[in-house]
Amino acid sequence: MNFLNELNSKQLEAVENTEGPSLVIAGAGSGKTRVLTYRIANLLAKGVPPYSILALTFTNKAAKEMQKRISQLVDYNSASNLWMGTFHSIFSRILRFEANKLGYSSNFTIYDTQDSKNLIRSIIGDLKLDNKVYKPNDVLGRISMAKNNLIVADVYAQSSNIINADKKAQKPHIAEIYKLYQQRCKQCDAMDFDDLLLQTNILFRDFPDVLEKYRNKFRYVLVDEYQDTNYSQYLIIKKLSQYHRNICVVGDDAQSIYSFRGARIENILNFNVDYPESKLFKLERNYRSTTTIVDAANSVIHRNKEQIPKTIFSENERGEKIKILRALSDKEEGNLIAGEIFRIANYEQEKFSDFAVLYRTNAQSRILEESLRRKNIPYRVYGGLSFYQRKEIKDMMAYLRLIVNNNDEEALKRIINYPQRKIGETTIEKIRSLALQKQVSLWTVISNNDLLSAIVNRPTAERINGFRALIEKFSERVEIDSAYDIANSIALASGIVEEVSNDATPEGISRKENIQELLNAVKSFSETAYKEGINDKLAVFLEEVSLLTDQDNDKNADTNRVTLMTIHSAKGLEFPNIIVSGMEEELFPSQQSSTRNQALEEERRLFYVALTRAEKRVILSFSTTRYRNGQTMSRHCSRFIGEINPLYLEGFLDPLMEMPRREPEKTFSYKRPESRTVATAQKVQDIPDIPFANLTPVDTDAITAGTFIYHLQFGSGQVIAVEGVGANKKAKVQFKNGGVKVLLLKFAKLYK
DNA sequence: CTCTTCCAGCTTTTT
DNA sequence: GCTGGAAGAG
Repeated sequence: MNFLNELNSKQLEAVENTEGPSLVIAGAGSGKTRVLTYRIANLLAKGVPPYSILALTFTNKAAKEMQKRISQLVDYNSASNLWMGTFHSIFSRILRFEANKLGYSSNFTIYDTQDSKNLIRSIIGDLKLDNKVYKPNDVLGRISMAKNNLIVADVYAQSSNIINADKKAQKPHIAEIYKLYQQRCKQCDAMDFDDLLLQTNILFRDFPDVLEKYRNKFRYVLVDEYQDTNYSQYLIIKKLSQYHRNICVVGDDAQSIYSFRGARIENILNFNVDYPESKLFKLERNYRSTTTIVDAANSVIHRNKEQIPKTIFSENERGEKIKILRALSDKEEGNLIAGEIFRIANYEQEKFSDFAVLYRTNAQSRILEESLRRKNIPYRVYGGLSFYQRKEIKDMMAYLRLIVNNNDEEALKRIINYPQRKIGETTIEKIRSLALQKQVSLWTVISNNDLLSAIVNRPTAERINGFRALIEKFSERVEIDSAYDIANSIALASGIVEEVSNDATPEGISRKENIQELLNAVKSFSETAYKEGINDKLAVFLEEVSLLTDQDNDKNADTNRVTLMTIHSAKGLEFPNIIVSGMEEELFPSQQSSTRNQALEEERRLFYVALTRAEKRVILSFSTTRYRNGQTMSRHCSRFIGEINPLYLEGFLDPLMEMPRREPEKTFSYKRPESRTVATAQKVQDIPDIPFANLTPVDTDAITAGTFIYHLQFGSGQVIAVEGVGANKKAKVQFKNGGVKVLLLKFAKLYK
């Protein structure tokens, strides 16, 4: 295994310990992907068959990258037979295989967020609820949260906590909406993104033999970005590895920035509770950034209380200090940034592609784009409206979806009258209400002439029949013809191509090009599939595309352009020069998070992610005024700038920056965690940090005054008093973060 | 049934 | 400042 030479000792350990549970804490830039790829290559080299290795990532991009790197280390065949992909793609593959057990067909549709919202909107209408009170977005959020925590509709309705919370929010009917939503999804033979994980859990719960099969199949399980897993994902992994216990998770708690999507940082903090025999590997050497950047980032992240103790260090050169740009308006901020990029690019001979401008919200990109354009600096913007979210693409996709799955209600509603067939709102409502009453799908209604003639007049029925016949004709061919044949013919037969061709405006031309591009994508899919001897049918194409995001097929990726993106989407990437714009209070940290400590810590981790994307140079910018939601507002510099040890900032801080006031002990003091002293009494600062790796659940009987404990939410603390007995036993705890809490031991999960 | 205008919303978002 | 749904007019 000569490739093992290319690893440092810590990485090597993590790569070689292939048996049993391993937790790899990989700091920013510490070679996380390297460890994962070499570990897999090592398994393959030891003779583990590729199909028994399951490697889960969060993005297609990460999966592709790993696949590429592994195939450079081992033979192509081994690399391509690995089960490697995103949670969603791997488990939708398994679900398609087992779909009939759960009452779905193997051609089930995957609803995107828009589909889900539309369906929820129509259910809110059916229930005669006010959609100003029940905002589809919020309702979907509640349902999604429930699903990610494996709370199905019935359980939701029975959980008094949840129901009370909904009542308190003046939305007592969410449980009902959830139930109907789930029924309707099933009737449409559709799963939303969260279902892909929830239904996998249900599959494994209700069909032990199926679980057994996959347990035996996947002898080695690897998970990337483990700090971003939600409960649903956590449980799938746990079930799969319960017996062989060859599970390796890799992550960094300091980069957990997706809690708003249900990610649970506890999953990584608790790994050794589920796997007490697990080995811990900490990768603390950063290879990416200068020492200045790493130390500056440390000085920020060490302010967080919730974290696994570690100190990332760099042995690279010291590098430049962090520069701060102060502007008087958002426009000027853009100009200053463009000017800096221009200056550095010329003066230091850097390429434009060596720069990324990051921001907290997508809305900030516009002004930056204008400034870059004015200076003729080429750029590309990540995020925003993706290719597959464009109207014309969604229309075409709706045709393809309906052809594969006639019961797909959202697809049908979208295109039954596009291009116009004189089948309007009223008619669709009639069909919908009959379908609802008969508990069948819309398609069932429109393909039954008796039902149809009862609700609409003769000419309307004719028009609907025309549409039905069109779709049917193609549905009959899905198992025979290739995806491309069908897509190409329906584009013409549906009238979509004609429709967009009639529009000579630039937008119309662009729409036509987009449709052409989609057809090209189908073509290339069909051709590749044909060449590799795998299924080239439309259903497979849809499966692939529904789990794709824009970043996955970025055509400008290797051109010389400045990158503009949110900090969230920058995670996992690196650039020589990073510019973080909009370093202002109420923007970053965002307004909503500035009061809640947990949310603030997440924002701080986000800032940490931003800083650690940089290899050589970091520039932070802010403006004292900003145009926002229609008006110019006065702004303050972000507290995060003040949290960087000024040692690493260029020049002296301008007093005009008006730093927000902070409590004196927090100001600019940065100590490595090891240097914190452990001593005698119950002074807050004397409570030791309990290394998370050694945590074990504490026996409630063993708790007495003076016991040092660890609480997942509040951190380290010391019991100062105990009261009550048995189930009522309570402990008064002084936490290191300064708070005192009385905890009912029956419920509080304490560790020591 | 269709077209236009009006109005509310608005953090991040790997799938 | 932009988008997408709702509502009103023809």
